[in-house]
Amino acid sequence: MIQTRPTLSEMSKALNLSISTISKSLSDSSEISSLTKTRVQDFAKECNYIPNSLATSFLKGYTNTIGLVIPNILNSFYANVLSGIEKHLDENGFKLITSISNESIDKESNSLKKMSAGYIDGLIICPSKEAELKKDYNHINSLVGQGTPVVMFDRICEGVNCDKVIIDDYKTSFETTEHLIKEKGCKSIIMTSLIDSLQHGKLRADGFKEAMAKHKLKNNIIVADSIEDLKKKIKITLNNDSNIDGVFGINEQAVLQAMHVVRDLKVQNSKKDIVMAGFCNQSQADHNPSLIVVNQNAEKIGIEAVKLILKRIKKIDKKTFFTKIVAACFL
Amino acid sequence: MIQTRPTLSEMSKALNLSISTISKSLSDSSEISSLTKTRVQDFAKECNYIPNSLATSFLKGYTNTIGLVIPNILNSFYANVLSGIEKHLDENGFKLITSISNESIDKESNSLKKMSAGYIDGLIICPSKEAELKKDYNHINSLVGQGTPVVMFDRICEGVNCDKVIIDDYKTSFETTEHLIKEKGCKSIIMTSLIDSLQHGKLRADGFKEAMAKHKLKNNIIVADSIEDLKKKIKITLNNDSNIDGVFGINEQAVLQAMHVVRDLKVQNSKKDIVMAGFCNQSQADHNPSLIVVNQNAEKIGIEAVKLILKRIKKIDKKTFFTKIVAACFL
DNA sequence: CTGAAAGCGCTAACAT
DNA sequence: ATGTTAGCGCTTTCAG
Repeated sequence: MIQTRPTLSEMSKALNLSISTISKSLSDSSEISSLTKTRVQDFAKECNYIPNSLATSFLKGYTNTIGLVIPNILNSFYANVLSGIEKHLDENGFKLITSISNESIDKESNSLKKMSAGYIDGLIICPSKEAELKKDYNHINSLVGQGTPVVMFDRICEGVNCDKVIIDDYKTSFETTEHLIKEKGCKSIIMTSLIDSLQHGKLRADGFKEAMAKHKLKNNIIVADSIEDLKKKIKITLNNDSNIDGVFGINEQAVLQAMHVVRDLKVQNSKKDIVMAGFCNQSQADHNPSLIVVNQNAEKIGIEAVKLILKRIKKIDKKTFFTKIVAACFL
Repeated sequence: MIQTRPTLSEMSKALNLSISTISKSLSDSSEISSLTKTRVQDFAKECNYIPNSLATSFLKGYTNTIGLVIPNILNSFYANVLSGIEKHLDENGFKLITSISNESIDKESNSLKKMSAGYIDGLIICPSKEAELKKDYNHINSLVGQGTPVVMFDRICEGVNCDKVIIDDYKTSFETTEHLIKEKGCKSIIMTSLIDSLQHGKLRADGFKEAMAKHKLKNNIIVADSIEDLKKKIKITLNNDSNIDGVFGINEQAVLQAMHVVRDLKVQNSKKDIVMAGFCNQSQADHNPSLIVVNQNAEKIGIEAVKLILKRIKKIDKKTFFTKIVAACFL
């Protein structure tokens, strides 16, 4: 009887067979007689043999593991992306190593270092704000340079040669704004944003501006760096201008804060309805059924990222990179 | 010049030194002359040498990786736990492999299989509902049997020999109920629950009942299996009994649904205020500032789980297991 | 101070 | 049908 985790070598001694016979038997090779095979398989089961996958990975040079780096898991968008990624990876027999950068380039960079060097077959990453602002992608490029397949999503950038998955921020924002104007009859819409410094924040703002311009409406954009500041600004704006009939928040907190302000106003002086729309998670709509949710298809983004990386892992040769644009939709 | 990822062997040839000299130089061994060391280190940097950590892990028998299995990442409680775990693991140089069971015992069991067998040094798990209901913990016990350190949190069970982290459900529930009675002056409180079949659901209900009994108040408990069903029941109860002055939800959705019903009532017939309290995430309070949030200290739970598992990894010898009880608090 | 060699557990090409 | 052997990249005795 064998203690702890048995190895092929131990079992070979116990059964008086060579290691390779054991190995082949366990993989059900046709080279081995069925008599021996069952003998070995039974014995392996008996002593709870579990192959050391680390040894196999080392030998074969891949781990069936994908690394994921996201800025924040408490944001439901990233939680949904993670959920999609995990599920799709699992279905393909892959494991997932996760790191949360908390928007710090140092944490991000360290994670990449720990993950690379053999542990992961590929990386899916949404770069931290800090990296995006400083346009510092050396840590990512270093992985790319080593030949590790990389897929970037959500916040993407030029200057990294890899596959990418994004939503069409400009178009989605444009269409949502038009929806407010044409379907909901809004004439005076304010847009709120906490992400004006980020690339996709700019695209969403552009979409809003263009839609307003197309319909000859004056746009009114409220941006801020902190939640409190934004809330204060929204309050002032709404109090000063009673014509406002629509609010379009282009990130989750910008939607939520606007919603709170509007609700407070409504309670205080039973103001007429203001139409609300914004980029946020479906679950937020539970709190305010009239909210028009711009669904970013987070899970789909995750799944597309997995598809791209698995394709890339299978054939590393291709040297042209692909950007998948996932359509957003409002519900 | 060396292509792709250089190995010790390749560098040894290039520098005309033995592999072991290279290895020792890179680990700054005192056996090697400082001249040789700098020569080797410089060359390694030049050709972007990155040690193959898979090889080291294989050799040493550990990976500095912890596995995490949670039922759902879209629930903010688990997202917070994950956040705490990831952060604390990272600070200790560990990586994190994450799997989402989606409450399925099969998914959970498969994940454990993939993770074990060398890839992880330890496992942190919150078992799926299915496992808890069927009291089927064979898959977890099989890991324990292999000698892998395991820490269970939130939903725990007898019958698995491992360290555990829980919050004191009974006490927290009791104290919150007393708070509603003594501080908020509630006399007729309803408790709402979607987790009546789970162990911690029962404990929370018990705490509620006991507190009500202690103050000679009649308890009124609403349980359901689906969100819709629960909402319907709450609505009926509140409509039929205008004396109700408090609601205590013992899980996140039970709090939220009650909140929606109460809000709707308030809008319709400006009913007097009902005090709301419940187990849910702080962020929910943003939607209703008067909500008394029972904070489960999710991040703390994660950190404690990491502390326990790291301790266990360092000395596997101890055979007595520890249950850490994290105090919850209401804000 | 430097080098040779064994070995972690496994697979696969190559004997027998 | 079974066995022998080399080797994945690295660390670590043990010898020189």
